[in-house]
Amino acid sequence: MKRSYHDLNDEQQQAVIHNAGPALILAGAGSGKTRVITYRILRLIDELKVSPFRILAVTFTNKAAQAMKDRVGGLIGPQRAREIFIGTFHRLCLSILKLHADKLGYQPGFTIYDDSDQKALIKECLWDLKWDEKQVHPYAVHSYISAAKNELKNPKEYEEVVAGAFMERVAQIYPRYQAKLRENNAMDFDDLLFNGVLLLKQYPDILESYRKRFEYIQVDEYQDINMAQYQLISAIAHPLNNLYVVGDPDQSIYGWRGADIRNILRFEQDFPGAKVFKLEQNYRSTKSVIQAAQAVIRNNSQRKEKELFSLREMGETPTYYQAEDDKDEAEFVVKTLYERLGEPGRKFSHVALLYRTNAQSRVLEDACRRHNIPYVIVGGLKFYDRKEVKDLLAYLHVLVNPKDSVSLRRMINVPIRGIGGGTVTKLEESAKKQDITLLEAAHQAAQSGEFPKKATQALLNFTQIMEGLIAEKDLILPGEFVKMVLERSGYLTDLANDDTLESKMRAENLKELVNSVVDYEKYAEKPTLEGYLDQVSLFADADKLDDKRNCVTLMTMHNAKGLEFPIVFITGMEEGLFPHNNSMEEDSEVQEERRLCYVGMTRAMDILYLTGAACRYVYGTPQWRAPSRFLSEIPKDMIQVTGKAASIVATQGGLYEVEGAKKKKAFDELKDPEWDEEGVAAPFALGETVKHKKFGKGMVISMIGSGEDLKVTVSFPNHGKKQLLAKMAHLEKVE
DNA sequence: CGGCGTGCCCTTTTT
DNA sequence: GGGCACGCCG
Repeated sequence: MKRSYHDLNDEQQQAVIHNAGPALILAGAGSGKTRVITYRILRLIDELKVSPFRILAVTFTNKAAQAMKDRVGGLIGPQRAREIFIGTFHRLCLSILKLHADKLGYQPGFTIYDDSDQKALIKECLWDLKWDEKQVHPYAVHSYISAAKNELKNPKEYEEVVAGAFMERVAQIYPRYQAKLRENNAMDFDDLLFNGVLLLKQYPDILESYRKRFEYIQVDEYQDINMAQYQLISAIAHPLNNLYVVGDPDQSIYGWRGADIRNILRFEQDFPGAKVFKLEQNYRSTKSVIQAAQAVIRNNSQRKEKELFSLREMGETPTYYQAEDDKDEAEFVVKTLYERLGEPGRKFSHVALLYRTNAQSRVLEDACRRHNIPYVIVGGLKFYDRKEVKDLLAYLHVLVNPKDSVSLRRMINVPIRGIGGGTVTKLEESAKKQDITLLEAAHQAAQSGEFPKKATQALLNFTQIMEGLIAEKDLILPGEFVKMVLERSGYLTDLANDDTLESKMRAENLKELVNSVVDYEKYAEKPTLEGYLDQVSLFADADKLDDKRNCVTLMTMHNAKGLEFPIVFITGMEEGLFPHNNSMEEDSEVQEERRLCYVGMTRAMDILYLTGAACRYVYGTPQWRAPSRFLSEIPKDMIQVTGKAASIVATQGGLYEVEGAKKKKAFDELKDPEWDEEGVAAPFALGETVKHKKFGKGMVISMIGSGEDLKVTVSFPNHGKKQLLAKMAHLEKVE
């Protein structure tokens, strides 16, 4: 039977009926790209008689993968849908590596190290090298190593591209870090991709088997692909090149993670004969929203020409509100939100509060709590990052992979059982000397009694607990087993003894963790502890989003990609925050920020608010900043401007006034006694002209701090921008 | 060994 | 504002 795809528009149909060979679908925000991929898969199976087993669909998040599974399942039935490999890049690589880990010198039960594990290992390297971690930041080192891996450079190859002092240091750490990962039978996130590609390169027969298996490949969010991911996909796709990629260059926002927008821009060169389809009709948003978003993104030079349009009604013109400070901003958001919820049919779950940095969530969260608004935060401190959860997971990791010394060190004295830092150091030395695992060394020391009596007893106690658990591990279901770990480790008892609200919450979280294991058992084909840990390691916070709960959603704009909400607030529209200070030097970075702004704006279906504060507390000090340049890129008739604060909008060329905004002379009049008891008055207004003895007249651009520490950034016509300590600079006001 | 106070520096975004 | 490393004391 020939299916007619009558619920697709023309351009979507064209894209769906593409048969074989490479295809690039340039899909604008809200143009129905998930739908196109889903129908494409359906068509492959129904009409081209492709076996579901031969289809691969790769996404960036588990959530996107799950959504695709559900939709395909709805069309062809869950049974057949299960045969399709739909998953993230990391999941795909993991499944390859699990089968062939031994070929790269790993054991199948290898642990996947998360951020904090990775940092711990880097610190060990620094310790070995006797380098000060205050001078060589572990975080920075890791991001360099991560970048190297994403470009598929091993330590040797990395040495060849070293440029500068810091990279030289990284080049010394990188091989040590890799050696340690190996000792611990562990891989980090980037290794999953790196080793996946490595394996396929080194073993043509394995590559061949995947080429045979995956005849048709679909890739979602192709604009965010990095070098490793590109190599992986093109290796498997070759030589048939039945590669169907969907993406939007305007939504490429992961450059900092190695994503290379050029991959999508040069797709046609990479895969000659590629068909290109454009989806330009947006179904999601009103005309007003699309217009404003287009007005912003139009300012990017690095684009593939594409003009998004909406056939929906004009709708409400987006609003910009300039608040006095971050608390006022949060109050505005919450009050407005309440007003809008008074409209018929509105629910809390219709609303998203978006921001650039996770730190911004706190003020918004406080405001929600104050006004009894139910909310969920996506990102920030994740469930699996909580101390108690990580502690329990560390037990599980060690039990599955006894070589995992990072986890062992974490849990060996949790709860406190008298195995202190000194003892652990001695154990490490002994383990190193004999080339055995930490756990084995602990066992040995407990038996031999070479340590002080107290320590020996503690070690004996500990190793007995672990042995007992190891004996049970494969005999009972993971859920039962995790409960057993909680009891035998003494973790629950320890929490129960401490009768505080905090420990009660911790106990709750641990119960929740047990629930998640039981949950996993239910749908896993063959539930194992190892399988559970793999799943947790690849879990992203965005995955937990579900719309069943009627809550307002708080998250970063990065996390919001792919989602939609009737009402969207984008907060923190300020120079220095959005675009972020760290991304203002390079034009390409500003362009990525602008794309992020575009992503944020196009999440809105009906109503869009942009808000910013004239004064914001960062690290506990007040900062005065001008409104985001992105606001100034929206033509005046496309945005309604309101606010309490100084009505100044920044442009690349300087500052200009917003029409219609309420003007105020000085910031010290702006204090709202209700919320800003301890608020700090600003001695200058942004845009105000001041005089400096040496530099002459200039305009105030921004201010940081207060009192003695107040620093004022002034733009002087002849001397450029200067940051001056107000105490020293003796700036005079000029009328 | 472990608890607790002090001071520092920081996060921009995440699979 | 807050997490984390370090140092002091019981």
